[in-house]
Order: sequence, then structure tokens, then C-alpha cells
Amino acid sequence: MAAEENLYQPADLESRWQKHWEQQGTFAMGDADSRPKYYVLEMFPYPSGRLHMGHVRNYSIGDVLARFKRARGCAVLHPMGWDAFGLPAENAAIQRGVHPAVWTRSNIEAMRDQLKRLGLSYDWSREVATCDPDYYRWEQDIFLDMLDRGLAYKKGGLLNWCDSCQTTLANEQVENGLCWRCSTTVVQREMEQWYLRITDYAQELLEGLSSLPGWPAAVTSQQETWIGRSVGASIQFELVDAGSIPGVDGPLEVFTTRPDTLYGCTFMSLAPEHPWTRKLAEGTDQQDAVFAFVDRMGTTEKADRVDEKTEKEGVFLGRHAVNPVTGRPIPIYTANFVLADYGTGAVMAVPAHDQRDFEFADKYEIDKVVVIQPDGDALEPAVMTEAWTGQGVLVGSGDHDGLDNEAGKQAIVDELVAKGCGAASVNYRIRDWGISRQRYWGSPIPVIYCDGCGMVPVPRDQLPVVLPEDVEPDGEGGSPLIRHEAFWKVSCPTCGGEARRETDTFDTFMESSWYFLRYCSPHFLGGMVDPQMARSYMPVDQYIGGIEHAVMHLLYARFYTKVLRDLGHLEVDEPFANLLCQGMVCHETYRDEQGWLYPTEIRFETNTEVGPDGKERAVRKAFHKESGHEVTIGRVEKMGKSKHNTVDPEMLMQRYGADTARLFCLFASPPTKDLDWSDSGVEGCYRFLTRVWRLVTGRAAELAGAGSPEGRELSEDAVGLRRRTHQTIARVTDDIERRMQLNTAIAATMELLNNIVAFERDSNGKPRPLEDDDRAVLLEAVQMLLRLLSPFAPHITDELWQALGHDGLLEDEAWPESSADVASSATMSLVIQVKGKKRGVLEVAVDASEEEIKAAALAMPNVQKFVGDAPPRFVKYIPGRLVTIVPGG
RNA sequence: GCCCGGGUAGCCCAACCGGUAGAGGCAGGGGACUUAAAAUCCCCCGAGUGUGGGUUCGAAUCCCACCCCGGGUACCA
Repeated sequence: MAAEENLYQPADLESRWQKHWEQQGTFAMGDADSRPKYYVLEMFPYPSGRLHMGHVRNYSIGDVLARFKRARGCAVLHPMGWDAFGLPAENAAIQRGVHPAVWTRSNIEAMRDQLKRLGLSYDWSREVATCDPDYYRWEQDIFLDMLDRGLAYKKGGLLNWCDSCQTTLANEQVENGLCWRCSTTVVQREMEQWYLRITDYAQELLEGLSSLPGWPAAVTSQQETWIGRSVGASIQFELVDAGSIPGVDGPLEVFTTRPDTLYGCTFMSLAPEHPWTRKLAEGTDQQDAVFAFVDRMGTTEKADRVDEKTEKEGVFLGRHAVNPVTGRPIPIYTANFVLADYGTGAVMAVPAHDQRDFEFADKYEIDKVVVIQPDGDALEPAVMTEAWTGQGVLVGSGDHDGLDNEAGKQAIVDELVAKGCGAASVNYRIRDWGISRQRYWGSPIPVIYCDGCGMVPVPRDQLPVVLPEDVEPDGEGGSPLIRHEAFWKVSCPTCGGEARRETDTFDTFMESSWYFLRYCSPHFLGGMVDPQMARSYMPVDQYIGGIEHAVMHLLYARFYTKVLRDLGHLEVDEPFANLLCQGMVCHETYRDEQGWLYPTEIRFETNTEVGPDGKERAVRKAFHKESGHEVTIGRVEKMGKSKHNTVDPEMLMQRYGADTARLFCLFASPPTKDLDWSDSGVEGCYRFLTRVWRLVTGRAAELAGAGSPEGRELSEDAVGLRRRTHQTIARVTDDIERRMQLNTAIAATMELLNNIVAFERDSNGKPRPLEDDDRAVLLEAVQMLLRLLSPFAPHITDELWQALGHDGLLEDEAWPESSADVASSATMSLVIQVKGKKRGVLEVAVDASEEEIKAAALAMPNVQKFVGDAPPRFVKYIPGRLVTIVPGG
């Protein structure tokens, strides 16, 4: 018997269907299509060579949506490509002697193969790889446009430098003072590099966030914080020795959000890096102290400098400025807590009303002047223990005394404007995007430096500037392009003289800032995107990826979109209408004295033990497979190499097949929440598919051609199954379309299977013989089960669909509609509550009137017992749910 | 510190607008099948929702205070 059974063997059938889809072009998308478009996009991967479980989860979510929308009649654009430039390729080259291009391309091959084996419904004809000159040439082209418009510029200054990556980093790419990629402490270096004027778009980037209700608040609020808009005033402070200080011309400018406290400003603080810090001190008797302090700050790590716990310290510069409203001279200091790159790098210090200034003034015995009195309190500088930063009424502020401090802000700004030494002003924390990288494996920056002509853009007809591949990264520091004479030695496009090419390459976030556009017309030769295709497909309707890019990729892509709109390449303001950030994939950790262990090295034992409460409970222990010793089961953490708590998707696919891998990633938790890996949970999903398989293959022959259940006189059980079938259609549809709650959609299909099995079994749990009517109902239920399951587990469902005698693909079947008539039942059960406590259940016809229901509820013996004789205070009917009664008396 | 999430059976999770706390899976127990085991099938057990208050006829859900976990951010003038 067993030998004849048709076993579920995913490996074989999955590759068969994948080939079939590819040959049929099932997921390819033509451009002339009258159906409504739906663009579903998952963040494209860096081609590391192997998928990890986070990828599987990310792409499975997107694939369900793509397949669902296709079934709902949309023209679905669902592309995939490769974020192919970047450091790991160079590191691999240095460590293993493989060229980055070779390494990257073979990784792409391997990962594309893995993606195909997952059965993801991509239109592979749109695949792009960012390291392809046909791709990055358009980035170079747009860069030249930005250069023309002044949106790209080069400047020197202090930059974030990662010594491990041997390159500069943009501000967004420094996380807690560490490199986002390798967690090395970032240091400051004086360098020249290219910038994009993202600050020109700061206000629009901020305002645009409110047009994105489909984005998680966690992301929009992070971007809002990053952009950091502050409203206040810029104020000029004249210097006491104005005009006689070499290198210092004009007043000292500050930005403040508290112009209302200006009368209380008793000193100023400059960042050690402020261009005037040394100049002001030069020649005064403070010179040596100041220079020593600035030097010391220069060698202090930024992370330590900006730690709030670091004591405030500084040095008097030996100079004074004039408070523009009081006319009093105030000392100028340099202070460690003043940031060079925020505002003007100089602050007006109001010790009575700013905690930092308060501490600083305490330490250096600087006057505190109270200019805001809180309601019902009289602040006295001598006895204050901390600054008053709250609201109050202005005092000691000349004509403004008595004003509420909020009104005082405007009043004092008005005074400054009248005096010509200040104005209302808005400041942003975001700074321009530094895009030069001193690395090889990236797109060349298309400019040339000529001694005679200066910086010269590479003429358009010479694009792309192709990254030479006859280069061997050696880890010597600096881009190897510097040592590649054939690359950098060029003649000047303007004068024909000897010139040098730029040898830095673009930040790889440049490529990922517009790849979603290239997918719209991946082979277009006239520009980065065919405007007509951009019009057809943009914006992305649903973008799916990790939240780690909240202020890197997602901000840059929004910026790029606005720039490209202004350059006439597209018409949308925002690239991604809806964003879903999937949760992390987590796994238990295991360790022994030697360190972390991989799950594959562990064997488990479960025993029941009697706990201290006398109850029996299961106790799970972990043992090292090889040595047999017990190992510690640690906490559940994000899967990662460092903790060894990874599960390889490849193993999973080989053992259970792609359908199970997909199903588990979607079933174990809702898409936006973290997913705890569980081997037994995977087994459960496999078991579910096996049950579906056995059910359908066991009944296929007799079900094929069983006909429709419509218009038949059905048994009660059959009506019940039809009802569950149609209820399930409605639930799964709603769970995917409106709620994006894929775990409960799958649970609903599991429930339907349970109902189907209960229907087709006899009292001994064996398949029972079926009448015609039952066969029709069963066929409908089974077909709906397959159709509903197909976005999640596309291979097995196609196979079983065929087994039921269908020639076409399930992918070509429309999504089913739930019939409200069939889904509803004739009666409903209502809970009857008395004073909020459940006292009975009433079975009534669904069309019973409210009066009938209330009367029936009150008539129930158990209800009467609790209601008593007095007329009830009130009786309320919650339709379809319950009747609640409050007794009178 | 501040800003987001999250705390529901032994575990992962449901409960959508305030209306019967349980859909689904795992684990556990029992039974059927088997020489036996695995697989399979059937049945069963199980929490009162982190804590303390409040609103309500009724709270996992709303309000207040607090605890724990995860993420982000942190001298931003």
C-alpha cells in the first residue's frame, strides 16, 4: 500500500513548476496593459552569495502580495535586481584574491538561482545589476545634471572616516559614532569631497512625510528627527575688537531657538572647530590655553565628546562680543559641547535658562541673569540649582518685560530686525549628503581635474565613465584607481591638456536611490527612465524591506525622487506610497565554554519534570551533538553570524521545499513583527502541506468533474462546509488586502482544511464514500483551498490543481469571490449577559427582530433567575453578538 | 532621559469599532492503526490578558500611574 501512495515530494514538483512558469512567461509583464497597475517592490539585496532567512521572509511577503494582486486583475510589476557595488566585494578580493567583478557576478548567479528556487514571481526580464555600466551610466548622467544645477558641489572639511572601510561616510551612515557597515569607531578627517544638496530639499522632505500615511510611524518619525527642523532666530554679535583681529571679519553669528532669553545671554561658546576659534585667541594671553584645548578636542573621539555624561569644559578666548540688546560686553569661550556642524557652530549662552550653559557658567564663574520668571516663583541666580527652561514672563528684558515668553520670542526678533542684527530663522539638523568614497568597487564620478581649466565635467557623449576591471584591490589604502594610470590619466575635455580623472567613486546608496525607476524601463537607452513608463508605474504601491534603512536609503530615495521630478524625469513627489517594514528573524542562541554554537550542532531532549508547584511540565534541554555535553540555551535574538544562531534557507529548502519555507516565514508571525524561528513550527507547516497533498491526491480521481454545488439540495453538513468555504474566502481576502496579516490568512486556510477533512471522514476518521452532492461541495472546498493557498505555496497548489484535471495554471484563475448568501447561516447564537456576566446562549434566526430576541432572552429560565421580578433597567441588543440586561430595582 | 513598538495558555500567536478570551500552529496527555516504532488519524488538557487604579451594563481593547522586553535617538543651542 504505502509503496503505491502518491507521496509529497516537493523537490521534484517545485523545479518542474518553476521551469513551467519560466517557459510560459507567467510573470513577465508587457508594457501595454489596460489593467490597473500595481507595483510591488522588495528592497533589492546586496549579492553576498547566499540568501539569509531575512531575505526569504522579505521576498515571501512581497510575493504573496504580487500573486494576490495579479489574481485580483492587476498588471503587477514585481521586479528584482542587485545592489551590486560595495565593500564586501573588495574585501573578498583582498582576502581571497578574487576580483570584485568576478566575485559579484558569481554571487548574483548563485542568489538568482536561489530566488528562482523559492518560486518568487519576478519578471526576470527587468533584472538590473547596479555594477553594470548600462546601469550606472545614468547615475553619472544625473550627477552631471545636478552639477549643472548646483545640486552637486565639492568642498573640504571635516569628514566621517571609517578606518576599517578606508573611506568616508555620510552623516546618515554613522550610527552612535560607529560605521553602519562594520561598527568601527568613526573618526574625523579633513578631506575634500563631493556633496549633494539634500538640505535644499529639507523642508519638502519633512512636509512630504505627512503625505505618507502608508508608512510606519517609526520610519516617518525617525526621518523627522533626522531632518531636525528648529524654528528660532539667527543673531549677529559684534566683536569688541572688531576690525583689528586678523582673519576675523564681521560679527559672530549664532542660531538660537530661544531668542526670548537674549537679554540673559552672558557669554558665547564656539565649537573648537569653529573657523574663528583659534583666530580670536591668537595674540591674546589665552592663546596657548586655547590652542592646547582645540588640539586636545581634535584628538578626542567624537563619541566621547558628545556623550551627555562628559563634563562640560572650555577655555576663554581672551575676547569679548557685545550682547546686541543689552549692549554689554560678554566673554567668548570655546566649549567641548558645542557642535561645529550644527547651526553656525557658535551659540549664545544663557546660563539661567539653558542647562548646559548653567553647568558651564557654574564651572567658570560666569554671571547668570534671569530673564524669565515662572508663574508664582521668583528665580534667584545665586540659589538656582538648575536652569529654568520652562515657560514664564520676561523680566530684565527692557521694553519686553511682562510679556509671556512665547510672545517675547517674536518681540525680541522684531527688535533685532529693527537694529539690523538678527532675523527669524529656521535651522535644520540634516546636512548635505557626502557621496565620495575612497574605494574601488563603485561607480566612477564623471569629472576631470585640469590644472588650467579646473574641474571639468566629463562630456555626456563620453559617458559612461567605465570602472576599469584590470585592477587588483590590494588593501593598501586609498582607491586602487589612484594607482591605475590608464584610468586617471586623461586629456582635458576643454583644453586638451594633461588632466586627472576623479578617482573617488560614488557612495553605493546612490545606486539604490533610483533602482525602482530603472525597473519601469530597464532597457531604455534614452535616459535613466522612459518618462512614459515612469508615468505608468510610479509610484511603487507597496515597498517592503527592513527598517534599518529608515534614514539612509529611504531618505536618499525620497530626495532623488524630488530631484528627478525637478529635472523632468518623473512626475511623482514620493517614490513609495506604502511601506512595510518586516520584523527581524530571530532564533534561540546556544553556547558552551567555547562560545556560540550553530543550531545544526545541537540536539534536543524534552523530558517531563515535576516542578516546585507539583505540576508536570516539559523541560527542554540542549546538547552538543558531537561531544554530548549539555549546552546553555540563551535568549532569542536576531539571527546573525556573530551569535551563530542562523538557519540556512538552503538547508530548509532542500529538506522541506520552497513552499514550506515560504509558508513558515509567513505563518509564524505577522509581517511587521519579529519572527521567532522554530524547527517544530517548520515541521508543522510541512505537515499541513502534506495533509493537503494527501487529501487532494486521495480524492482527485473522484472529484475531477464533480460539478458545481450551486442549486442542489444539500445536507446540513454540506451546507456547513460550503459556508466555511465562503467564509474562508472572505477572511483570506481581507487578511491579505486590507490587513496585511498573512499569518491569520494562512491560519484560515488551515482551519478550512480541518473542516474539509472532518467533512470527508467517517466516524472512524476514515475517508467516507461520497454522494454526488457531497462530491460537488467537496470539490468546491478543495479548489478554493488551493486557490487561497496558492500565493503562499504556489508549487504544491499548481500541482494539485492539475491533479484535479485542470489544464491551465492556478495563476491564471481569478481570485474567488465569497458569496454572502452561502457564507451566512440561518441561525446565530447570541450570548445573554446579566450585569455583564454570561448567563446563557440563545440560538435565534438571523432575521429575528430585536424585540423577538430581547423577549426570548428575558424568557430564559437562567436569565429570569438573575433578573428577578422587577422590570429590567435596560436591555440592549448588540447585533449578531449578545443581549445584555441590567436588572431593575 | 526622550520617541516608537510589544507584554494574552508551557511556546509562537488570534481575538478587526469596547461585546462569549481561542482561530491556527508547536509542545504535552490519551486513544486508533502497527509484532513494534515512525508516520498518519481521532480525542483531550491548558491562561483570565505585565502590575495597580479608573471609566462602563460590559475592558486584552479606552484613560491614569508604574514595571519588564525590543528598537530608535540623545549636549541639536
